Amino acid sequence: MEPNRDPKAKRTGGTPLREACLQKALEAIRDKGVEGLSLRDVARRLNVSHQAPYKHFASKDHLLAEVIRRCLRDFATHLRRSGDADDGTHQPPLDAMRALGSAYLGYAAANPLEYRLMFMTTWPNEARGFGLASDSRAAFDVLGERLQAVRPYDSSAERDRDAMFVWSAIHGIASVLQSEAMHYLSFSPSEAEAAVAHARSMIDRAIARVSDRQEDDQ
Amino acid sequence: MEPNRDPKAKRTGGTPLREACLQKALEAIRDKGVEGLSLRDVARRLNVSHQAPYKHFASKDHLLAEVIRRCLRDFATHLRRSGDADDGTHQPPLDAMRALGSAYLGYAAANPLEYRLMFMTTWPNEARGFGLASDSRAAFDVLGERLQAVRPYDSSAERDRDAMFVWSAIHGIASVLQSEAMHYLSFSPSEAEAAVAHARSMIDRAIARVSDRQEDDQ
DNA sequence: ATGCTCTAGTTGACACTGTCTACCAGTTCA
DNA sequence: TGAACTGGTAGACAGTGTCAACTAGAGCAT
Repeated sequence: MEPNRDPKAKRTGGTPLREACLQKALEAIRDKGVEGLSLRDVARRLNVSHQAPYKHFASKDHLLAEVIRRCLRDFATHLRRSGDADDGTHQPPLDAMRALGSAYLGYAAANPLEYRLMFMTTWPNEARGFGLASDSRAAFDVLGERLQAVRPYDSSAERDRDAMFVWSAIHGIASVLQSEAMHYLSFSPSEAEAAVAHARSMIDRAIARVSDRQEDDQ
Repeated sequence: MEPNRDPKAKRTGGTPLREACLQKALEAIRDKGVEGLSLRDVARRLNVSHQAPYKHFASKDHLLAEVIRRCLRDFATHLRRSGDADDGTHQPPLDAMRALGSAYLGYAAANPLEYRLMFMTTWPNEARGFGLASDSRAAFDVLGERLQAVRPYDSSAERDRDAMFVWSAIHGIASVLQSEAMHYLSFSPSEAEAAVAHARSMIDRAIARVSDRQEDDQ
């Protein structure tokens, strides 16, 4: 039972068609939006019968959940990479913290589609208990590590509280930018840029206060 | 052309069936989610032919846009009401500001469905140029007024910058709560509550700094 | 070799969707 | 009276997710 899969396929991370489905699904979403995603369309793009994808995904939502998972992992490694300078050395903690914020907003700006999928889409029910939670946790943990470097926390709960504030504040900015709210609220591009810079400086000051707290402790 | 509509219907805000559609649509979304919304289902709930709603909405997306607009208006008045104390008198500016934050989070907590519709759903294309922008602006303006009371700004641009920070920070919190991220990140309920309180106190301090800035100026 | 079983495809059907067209009963009004 | 418009109906069409049945081929035990 369960004969060995093609090892060549395994090296690239899965069955060829399965991978192709995930890729074309992302393309399809890019073209017609999440709600416009259709399994049959994906199949059509691959010149394959409308039922072929079902051999690799139990349902449309399972496919979507997998797409989101990939995004989360990509996002997490993107965040983690931001800590290192180009030459591979590490930056001072506060700089690394700022870099993380930039990486977050930069990813959201460069990959709006993926960002929306991860954080502004109601995850399909299949996401629950399907491992998506741990993948999003991985991204959050990067933030926790950086904060820990800024100021060694006594308890992880205390650190997570700070992390959650930074996370939600940055997410708020990214989310407002994503939603075109700036446009709806008739901010000009330069005003929008100024508003983002302003908000970031507010967060920076909050983090600086956290860092000061550490020095006070010592 | 355009004969007078039934004045009785006008008093209640529109054609009966039109209003009923909007109400049942919200129910349907509550039952099966936004993506599960179906015009035919709405019609079925009203014991009416599957084409009847088309006499009042050009398309499913037009209906959805109208539902969202109602939510935005309801939300804006909810925010605005939060300024007044029970006896109708006005609170001091900083208290009114805090009350606004509570009202925002309170609405999101009490009406998660509506909140998601307004701020975590990709608005249908019909929303553009359909007036939705001005409705969301109305909600944002409440925040601007409160800030103005805390500290008279020289320029509206400067005030809007502060407003955008508070807005995005509060939205970040609400949005994180909505997305069940707390659960995914395995925060216990009490930890989550503490995290929210922590984040709000960070915002409060930022606003207090704004208020101090005013006193420095004088 | 001969089957057996499992995999990854196929085609066909079903119920359901949004939306187009055509039809019809009233009401308003010239 | 009759034309125009309003708010409703029924039917058809293409497109969807998904179930069921089928098939070509690979791997393996006998």
